[in-house]
Amino acid sequence: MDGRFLKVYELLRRAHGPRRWWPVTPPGETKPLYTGGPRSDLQRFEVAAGAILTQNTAWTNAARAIENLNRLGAISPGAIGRMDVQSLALAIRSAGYFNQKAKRLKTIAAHFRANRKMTREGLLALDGVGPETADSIMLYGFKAPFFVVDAYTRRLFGRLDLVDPSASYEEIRERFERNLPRRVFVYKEYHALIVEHGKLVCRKAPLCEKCLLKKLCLMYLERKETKQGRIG
DNA sequence: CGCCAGGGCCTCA
DNA sequence: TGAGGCCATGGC
Repeated sequence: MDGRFLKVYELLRRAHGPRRWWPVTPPGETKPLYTGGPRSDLQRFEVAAGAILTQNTAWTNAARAIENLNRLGAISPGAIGRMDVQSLALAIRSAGYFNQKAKRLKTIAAHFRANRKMTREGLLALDGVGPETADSIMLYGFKAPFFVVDAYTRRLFGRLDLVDPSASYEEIRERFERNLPRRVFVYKEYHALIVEHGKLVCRKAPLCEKCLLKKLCLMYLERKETKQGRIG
């Protein structure tokens, strides 16, 4: 096991604290909150719907769509099944790609109605559910130990030189899973920490001076040497 | 204004 | 199998 993966986790925890991702709507309310995860079938479905809605989209835009659905009493497999695609698309407009996502919500709602147990394979077979969406649903909705890999993960761990950013999704996921304790809590927090760090620090234009990982970071060390004129 | 956000699918080579 | 186009709103 490569201990650097756990080391980075601990440093990110120190930098950003517990994330408590994924937010879900408490009973009787309309706004998703950081409650530490879903506690009912309805909230598990909400995680799945949110995973679709946030595809390539800022969470605030997806959250607004979820609030709209909540106000319509529509975050359930049955209610989404009964709604026509047009009004569904209208309700989730803020999430972007609303025509695609309305269909995808219909598809996943039907899957929830038809299946008692969720599996990664079953989700991946659905139109509009790729590996990241499937793993997000399995991990955050159903406490299954799949590590979620996204664009932030590739960028950060590519810069750290712990992952080949051009590798396949499955390769990267397995690399994380081989090098971490197989704990749902760790997977959940770690992915959320990577996202937070990607947004605040390891941006496309990175803020290396703020970064607690810089001593471990190939990119930072290379830049430093370049500045000192020892390269090039 | 331009850029980009916690992807996935399709097409074409 | 991989690069590029497409889907779309909202925040900065």
